[in-house]
Amino acid sequence: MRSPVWNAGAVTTPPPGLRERKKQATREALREAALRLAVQHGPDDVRVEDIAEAAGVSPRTYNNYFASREQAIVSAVTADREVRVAAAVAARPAGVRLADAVTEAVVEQYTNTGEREHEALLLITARTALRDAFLDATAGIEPPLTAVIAERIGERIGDAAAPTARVLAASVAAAVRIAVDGWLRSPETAGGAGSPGTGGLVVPSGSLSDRLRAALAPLAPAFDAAERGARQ
Amino acid sequence: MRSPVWNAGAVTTPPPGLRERKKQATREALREAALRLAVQHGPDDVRVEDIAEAAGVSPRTYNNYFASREQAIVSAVTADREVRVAAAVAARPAGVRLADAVTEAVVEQYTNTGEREHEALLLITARTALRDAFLDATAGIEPPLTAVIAERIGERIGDAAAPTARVLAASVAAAVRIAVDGWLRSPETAGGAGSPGTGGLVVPSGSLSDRLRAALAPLAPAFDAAERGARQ
DNA sequence: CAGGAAAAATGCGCACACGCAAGTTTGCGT
DNA sequence: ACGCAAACTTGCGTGTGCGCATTTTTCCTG
Repeated sequence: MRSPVWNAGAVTTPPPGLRERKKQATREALREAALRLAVQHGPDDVRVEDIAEAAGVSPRTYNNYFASREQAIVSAVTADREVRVAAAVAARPAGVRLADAVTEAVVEQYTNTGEREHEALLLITARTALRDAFLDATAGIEPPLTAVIAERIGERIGDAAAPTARVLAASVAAAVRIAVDGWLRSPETAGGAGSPGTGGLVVPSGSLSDRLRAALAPLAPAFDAAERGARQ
Repeated sequence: MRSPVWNAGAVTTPPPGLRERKKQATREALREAALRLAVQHGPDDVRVEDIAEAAGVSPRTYNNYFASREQAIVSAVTADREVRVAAAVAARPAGVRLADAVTEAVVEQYTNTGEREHEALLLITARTALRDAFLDATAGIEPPLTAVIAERIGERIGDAAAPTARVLAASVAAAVRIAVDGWLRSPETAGGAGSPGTGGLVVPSGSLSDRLRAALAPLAPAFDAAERGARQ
């Protein structure tokens, strides 16, 4: 029912397909239900049975979409951040440094968070299991990033003998993970006040961009070299 | 209150305390039991109850050491590969390029495998769950690698504002993961013969070093820059 | 439009991971 | 040597992840 943004950067989907649409609707219903119930009753007081019931599917079907309960909750926040980062990189003009394009795209996508994200992040920070799942989700940006980087440096993606794009993408994912990890552990992020309705910006996101830039900076020379090698 | 720092990068425990020794013995007993039973009866036909019984502990205690069944089996192979890589890096003379030191250390530790490792790898390649657990285990080299890299480039490890060492270590781990992943998927590695007792060298390890070097090569410029920055 | 193949949803069952609250062992201080 | 405190082990109970077989839904083709 919403925007077809899940198409960005890929070569798939000539027709949308009715079946896939319903599948995606179910997935989003599970996502939203998981997050809503987690915020409402607390992360530990929500069972998969509740989430499945709220989404109108059987508990068994729920596990066909998400491998863990934490994954579903976190998925509501990370959602299509993965493809957005890759799309943001592809949107940059071809003239700029690849390292800069990637850095700016990552910072842009990780700092432009909606109001609902902050509420969810407050929840995620509390429980360790959710925090780990959230950090693991950063690895999801690797495949689309690999594709866009490979195109930039002129590398065939399937070639196992030329893993430069994959390595760079994985390194970016690792750097982002480190930055976010440090940010979540920082004292500024440790806020109490779980009461909903207060609104307001509880989580300061100011230092996140700094952490992201600091974590991505060491990789810049590797990007420069890869880009230089592509030009030759 | 004893020494909080767990001998990062140094050798192992001359007088470590009697308790820790027993703990490590239990861990190794679980490791060996898990691997032995997995090879003997097949990976799917071994329950945690069997492993715990073979190691002489309760099933609940088993879960105090390993979070999953696959982790225990894989742990028998990965064991202390983590500290060995870091130690191998530290063993290189200070004159050589850091990138070369890391690359050679990784290749050295991942290709020098005993006879028992091959038998285990044959088992791991078969089942997807074990393969994933094995790949996830490569992330374990990150902490010790971070320590040794931080020392080389003169960075304080706890400083969140200077995450260069952590990022580089994580990138190396990611590169290794990619290399091993590609190696395990390669047709040479895909050996049939599920029947135990046949033995013999089915898995050729020749191309693994090539894959490792190819995956680590793109990161070399990042290491050079970090090392150059440390000199100034 | 009918029929069949492919894919997804569902029900069932089993083993597993882990929190909790005991009981047991180890180490340390006086 | 004695006893206390911390660390480790263990039993129990619950929710969960997932393989397998069956039923229902979607899609394609003659």
